[in-house]
Amino acid sequence: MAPQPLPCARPTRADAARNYDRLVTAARETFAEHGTDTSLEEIARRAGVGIGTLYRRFPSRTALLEAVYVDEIQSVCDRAYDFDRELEPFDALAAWFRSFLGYGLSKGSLASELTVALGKESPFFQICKANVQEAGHLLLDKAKAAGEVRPDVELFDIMRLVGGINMGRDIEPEQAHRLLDIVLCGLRPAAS
Amino acid sequence: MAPQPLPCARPTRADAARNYDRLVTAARETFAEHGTDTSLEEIARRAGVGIGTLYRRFPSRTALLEAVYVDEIQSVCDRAYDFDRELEPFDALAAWFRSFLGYGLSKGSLASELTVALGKESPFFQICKANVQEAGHLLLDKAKAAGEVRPDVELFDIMRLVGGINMGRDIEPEQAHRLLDIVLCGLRPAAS
DNA sequence: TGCAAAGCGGAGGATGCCTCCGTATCGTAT
DNA sequence: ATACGATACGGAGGCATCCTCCGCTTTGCA
Repeated sequence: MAPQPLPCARPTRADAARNYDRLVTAARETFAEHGTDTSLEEIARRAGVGIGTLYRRFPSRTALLEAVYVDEIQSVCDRAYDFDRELEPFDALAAWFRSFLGYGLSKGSLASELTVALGKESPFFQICKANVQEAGHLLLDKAKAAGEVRPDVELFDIMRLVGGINMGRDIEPEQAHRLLDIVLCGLRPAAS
Repeated sequence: MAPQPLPCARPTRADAARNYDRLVTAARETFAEHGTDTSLEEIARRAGVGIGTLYRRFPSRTALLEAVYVDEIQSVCDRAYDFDRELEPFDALAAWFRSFLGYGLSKGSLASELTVALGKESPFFQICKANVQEAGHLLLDKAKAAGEVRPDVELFDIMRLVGGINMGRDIEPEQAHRLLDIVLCGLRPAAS
């Protein structure tokens, strides 16, 4: 089942489109290097456009984050379908969350911001949420059906826990994986 | 074993002490109402002192947070000893984390900031960390000794997970407790 | 080629961070 | 009670960032 395409406000006029791309690229690089609280003026400077251009295209910092996230989110979703094909139910679920966590570890605070954003109201994030939800549910439901996950666990419960793992910045990857392990163990049905 | 007293820079001169108290009170209220990223000028205004006074006493936002946290942290630690007396090992541990979580839910983002701060280097937070660690280890070690918690789990693993639960702001208490449940289940030894 | 629509970019107002220093207050020694 | 040194007060102002607004430029269609 193909997820909906994410909406993308990329403008049609040549100069506008060029600047849009430059801004998104600059933002992606700058966010990765210096965290998501970098000055927007810095990003505009790096993209070689005026601050006005940035603000016209992206009315808020969040709007810019959205544009940066879109590819990443898609690739996270795609991996879910790969894992579903290649692994047993619980392992597929575990692998997906591991990759989600790994993505977060390598991208600084992007993933945790994403997790926060998944709770937001914006139309963009509604669609993201739907896509992630669809991919995640595929794995989670199979794992539940196989009796390997407690039936009362919600997908976004797990997403939130995993997102919270590297929320506080600069966690050791080793500790992060130990934390994920705890969460994964917590998903299993009561042993009794 | 009594934890170390937390250092407190409350000044001795009458006017200074009065302003110190006003500032801490105003900061506690404002942080609880509007989150910890409130303008410091707003806090000074609310306390009825000049911005200069605030900065002389608290050279950084963190220093102000420290002063606000000190009581809260102490009371979190104290509760651990109560639970230890009154409950069975695992229940005591669970109750402590539940109260920690509840404290976070009622205090907005204070608790999650605290969790982040526990990783910080400042002398203040080193002592906080030591106190929390002492209280937490008491409960965790007993639970491990009773065979009710996996031996490879670290205290700060759990602290971080619990802290991460309401990191993203505005979580429903019901969901928060479901998440804590998952974490608690994850602590139990493998069923095999 | 001409022209309207769309886009550009930076000046500038608003707000927040933090420093500095002239003035006011406190506590003590006489 | 008084006087004086130490301490504290508080806001003006320098700097950075956010975001808006509007006169000028570019684009793409007819």
